[in-house]
Amino acid sequence: MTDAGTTTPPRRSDATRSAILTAARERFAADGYERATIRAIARDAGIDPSMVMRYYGSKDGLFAAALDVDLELPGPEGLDPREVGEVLVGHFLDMWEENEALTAMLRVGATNQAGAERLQGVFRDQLVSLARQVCPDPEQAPTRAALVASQVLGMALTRYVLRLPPTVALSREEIVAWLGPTVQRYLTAPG
Amino acid sequence: MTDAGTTTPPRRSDATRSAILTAARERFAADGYERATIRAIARDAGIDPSMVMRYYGSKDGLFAAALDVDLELPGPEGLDPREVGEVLVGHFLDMWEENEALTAMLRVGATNQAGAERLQGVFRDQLVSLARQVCPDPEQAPTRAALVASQVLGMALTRYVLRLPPTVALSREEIVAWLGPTVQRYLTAPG
DNA sequence: AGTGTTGGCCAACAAGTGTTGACCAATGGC
DNA sequence: GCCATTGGTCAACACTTGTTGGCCAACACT
Repeated sequence: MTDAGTTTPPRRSDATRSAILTAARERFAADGYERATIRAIARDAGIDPSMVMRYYGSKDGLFAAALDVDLELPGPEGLDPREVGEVLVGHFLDMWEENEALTAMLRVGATNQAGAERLQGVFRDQLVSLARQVCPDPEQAPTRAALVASQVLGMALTRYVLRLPPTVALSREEIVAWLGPTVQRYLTAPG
Repeated sequence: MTDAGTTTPPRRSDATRSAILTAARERFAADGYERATIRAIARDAGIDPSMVMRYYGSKDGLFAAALDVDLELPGPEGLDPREVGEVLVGHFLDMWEENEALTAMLRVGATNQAGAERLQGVFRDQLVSLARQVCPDPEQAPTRAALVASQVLGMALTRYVLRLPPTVALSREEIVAWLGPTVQRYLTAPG
């Protein structure tokens, strides 16, 4: 999060820059790529649209900068293979609730090629390596990770994007209880 | 499909009308709502953009007309509650492969309110009534139908929209074998 | 103090959008 | 053969979009 070392000198405009990123995440999450206009983002951030261009080059550049997501998946330590399903589902729910960049990526990924690839990248890199640690045959890790993604993204889609009332009404615990065993099976059941 | 009865007199322009609908479904499925322009749809259909307006009133009207989907879920007869999961997953895969309107609805639903509501309607009306027939407590039918939707839509999302390579590589049989038991459990497991 | 750099706003551009209305050509009933 | 209806094109309107360049004020350094 904070600057660690000599990577970037602090600029006077950092406040504006991060205001733009925050507004961009909100707009992308709420409206998707096409309908999240630079003008609207700039208005939310309280500055002129041309500033967005100066700082991020283009709308694509802004998108790339705004949606840098780390799933923060648990490492090998503290990962009990027998309850990885429930832990994972709970973790994803937390991520989604607190980080609107994930909803933004999902919404944008549905219509925008760059968004789809970014979503692919996040789940491929971070989920597959976890799957490799817990599934019986490491060869199957990509397939099993994809199955997990289908269920987790499906829940995110119906709950945070489509807002199907019954999925919105479910509590965190209920979702974990329902999806946990599914994810558990996708990851650890003999292939 | 075909005209049954005296509902609508056949018009000379029926060929054009259905050409427009076909092109619209393709474009909506491929590009989503905003990027599927009326001009592009008209070009695909080989006519002038203004015809689209004349026949369907507006872009919203075209969208509504193009995406009228019947899931064709099996009725109470021929529905063995013990294998409803696998049957349902197979059925959804067939629907998705042959009907691009479903992919269109999914893509549009991610960014467009009307699309989201339409998707909600389709799954609510058609899936819930099926759930009511097989789940132990009819009171829970909406919740169970929503869980099924989360898994089925999640697979459709990763396979037909995001095109995650491992999900694309799976065969119909593999998907049925993996998702079938999940859907079965969401529908019939004691609550 | 003076000067270069940075942060910011304003006005405009070119392109593309949904939508409209005027106009033409073919059809079909009388 | 005449004429109303239908199927279709063309050109334009009003608007929004991403993007650009010119200009001004505040700062930082010497």
